Amino acid sequence: MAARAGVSIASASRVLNGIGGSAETVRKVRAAAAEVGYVPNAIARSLQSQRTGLVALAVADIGNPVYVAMMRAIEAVVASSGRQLLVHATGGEVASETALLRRLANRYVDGMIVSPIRITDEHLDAIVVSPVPVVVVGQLPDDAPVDNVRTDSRTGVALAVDHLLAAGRQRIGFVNGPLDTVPGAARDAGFRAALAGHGIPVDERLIEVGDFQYAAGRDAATRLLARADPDALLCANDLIAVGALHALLTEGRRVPQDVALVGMDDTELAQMAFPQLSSVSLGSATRGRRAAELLLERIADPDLPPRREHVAPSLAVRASSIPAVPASGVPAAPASSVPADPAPSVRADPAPSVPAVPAPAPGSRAPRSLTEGRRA
Amino acid sequence: MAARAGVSIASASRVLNGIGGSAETVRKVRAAAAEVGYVPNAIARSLQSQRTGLVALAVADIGNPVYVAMMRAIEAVVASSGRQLLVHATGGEVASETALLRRLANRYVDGMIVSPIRITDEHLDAIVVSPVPVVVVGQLPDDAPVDNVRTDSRTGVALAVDHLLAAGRQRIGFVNGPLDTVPGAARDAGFRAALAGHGIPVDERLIEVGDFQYAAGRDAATRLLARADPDALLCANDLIAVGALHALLTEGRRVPQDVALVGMDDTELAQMAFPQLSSVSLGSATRGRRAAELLLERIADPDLPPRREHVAPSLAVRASSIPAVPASGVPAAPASSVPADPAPSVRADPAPSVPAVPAPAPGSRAPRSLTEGRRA
DNA sequence: TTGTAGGCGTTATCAT
DNA sequence: ATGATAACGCCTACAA
Repeated sequence: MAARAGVSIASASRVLNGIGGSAETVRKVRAAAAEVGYVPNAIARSLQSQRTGLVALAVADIGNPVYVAMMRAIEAVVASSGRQLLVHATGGEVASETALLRRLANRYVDGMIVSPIRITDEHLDAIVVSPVPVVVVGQLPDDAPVDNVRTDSRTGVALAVDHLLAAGRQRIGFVNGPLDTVPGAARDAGFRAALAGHGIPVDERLIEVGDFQYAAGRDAATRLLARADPDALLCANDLIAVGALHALLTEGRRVPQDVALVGMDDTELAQMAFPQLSSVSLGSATRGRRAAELLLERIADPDLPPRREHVAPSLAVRASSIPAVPASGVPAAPASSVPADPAPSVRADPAPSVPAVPAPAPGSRAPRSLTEGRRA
Repeated sequence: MAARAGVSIASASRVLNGIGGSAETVRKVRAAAAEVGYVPNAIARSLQSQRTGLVALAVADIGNPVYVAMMRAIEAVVASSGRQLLVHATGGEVASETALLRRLANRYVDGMIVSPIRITDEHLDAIVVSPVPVVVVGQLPDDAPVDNVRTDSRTGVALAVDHLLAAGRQRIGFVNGPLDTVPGAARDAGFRAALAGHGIPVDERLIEVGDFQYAAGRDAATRLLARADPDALLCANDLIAVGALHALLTEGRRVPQDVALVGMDDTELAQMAFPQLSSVSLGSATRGRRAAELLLERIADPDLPPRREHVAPSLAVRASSIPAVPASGVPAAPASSVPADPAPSVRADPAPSVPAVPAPAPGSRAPRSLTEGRRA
């Protein structure tokens, strides 16, 4: 196509990249390009520039709305830098995650954000060794020299426990995820610590463990209800909470009158449920956004020192844990109508400002992905 | 590193790809590779092979569980061929989608699956012109020479209407998505046709339109309830249906006793709701799987004629539309306990068999993404 | 301003 | 079986 324009290949390249060129050359190149339908080859460009314009995200379960929220936030940042997001779901398996991390050496992406629910030395080794930047969302050993955005789910659990106790609940059940996961362990510790802080002994019959899925939550809650008699249920995430809600309603318990219910992650699911679920926000969108920003900064400058950021949890109180009005009639209406969403957790994420990809693709505006204009 | 091994660069390449080589050479190369920590560069390989090993998927809303299901199915197939999936969310915007399709000329992926809710001539032009294979999930003009997997949501709507009428419902409300979308238009037409088929006149007050989201469904249902008096509600997807459920319960209507509820897409959400929602399965997982298979076949052989596949809808009947037992007491228990999930829509998707990527990456097993071992 | 030439890291072809 | 060499498509000194 350079030939077609009657100019050198170099001139053509320059024109296409908007670098110099006489008016005449520019015209000829443009014409020839249009004529031939020339489009630059992304691969060749990557080989030359040593960048792919891709950023990867590895999460355990793409169906969990908490990761959807995180993904959206990440994608917004990534897209605003002219890059694209590649999503992996690992099923929470260590082998799958470490394989992914090692594959980074192939340089098929410019960076990776990973949110493991189990963290092993293999993870850390792979990350430290990796030639491409990695940011971890989640708890990490204190001395790990790795960019990291975390929250404190122990405190989050405490918020929920305090709230339930303040509302007069006495027997708080706890439906957790696997204890051999980082969040599972943290939430277990948080739950016990929170009770201890109020001088309340832990009743093991009020604690149940499954995985972080809906079905497990439903089943675990069913077991718990069968053997204990909680007046509140705290669940380690919203999927579990929705499962627990199903179990409660199936058993004929009223929520929140008989049993108050609180989830964690404060996802869309919490607001979709009926009654709407109180939920501990762990700032997943914020963590995602910050992680993406950290990653882009590191891509721009690999020599930055390792950074560690914290996002504070907060509690969104909704109908599922608000004491019912003592209305005696009308047994049909399941829940008191409270002004939903007191919104301690509603934040407007400001438009992020991050280092853009050095050579933004010329020509038409890059299509966003994952989030842009989400509402049809 | 070839130098380090004391062999030519070509020999090294051969050994690394497992092609021939004397025992001695192999040993030397392996040793040197380990020593230097050599990892093949994915970009350079792509430049040479003219393949990236990436397949893209473009959907409107990554938070809609129907796309999550589709994505999982696609990802399983894609991963089994040694490729990776790149997910884009377009927000259902035509501009965003066509931009994506045009970008295919950059060859940053080996193929794309797109599931547009609005299809324009621009889409078709871009697809036909595209140098990389594209498969469309969704309705398409009959003469479009494009690989295509579709379902018949008109028939799907009819299944639901027949079911509700058979259950003795008289006034079926319909909460639809935008009429200027392909699925919105099809479902509207299907609803009217189904009623007509039973000789029932259409009452426009029983039809409400929003978008395909939860909030819109809730609001639209609220409006509909305020002005009409349905004994059943059919919703254009499960997100809308869950929104409608929220509206119904908020208004104090019992489901299904006062109002039966049926969604569409038969997503996880339908089973998470309480009561569980009947839902029209449009075979999203199957469509996804077939689309991925078609795409891989076409990547393997670009000269295939355009293919068109159909996936039949079916109805999953659950508690939300099953006539309540005439129990007169106990007004608290919201729903009859029916053996949930008669599962006309439960299918075991057999492990797909598809053309694998010609040169599978040597070395460690490729990590799957998006779906593998989803349950932690 | 323009053209020539080298290289990004691989694989493939062709002699040897 | 091995080694030199030419692509793959692009960018970028460097020279003209």
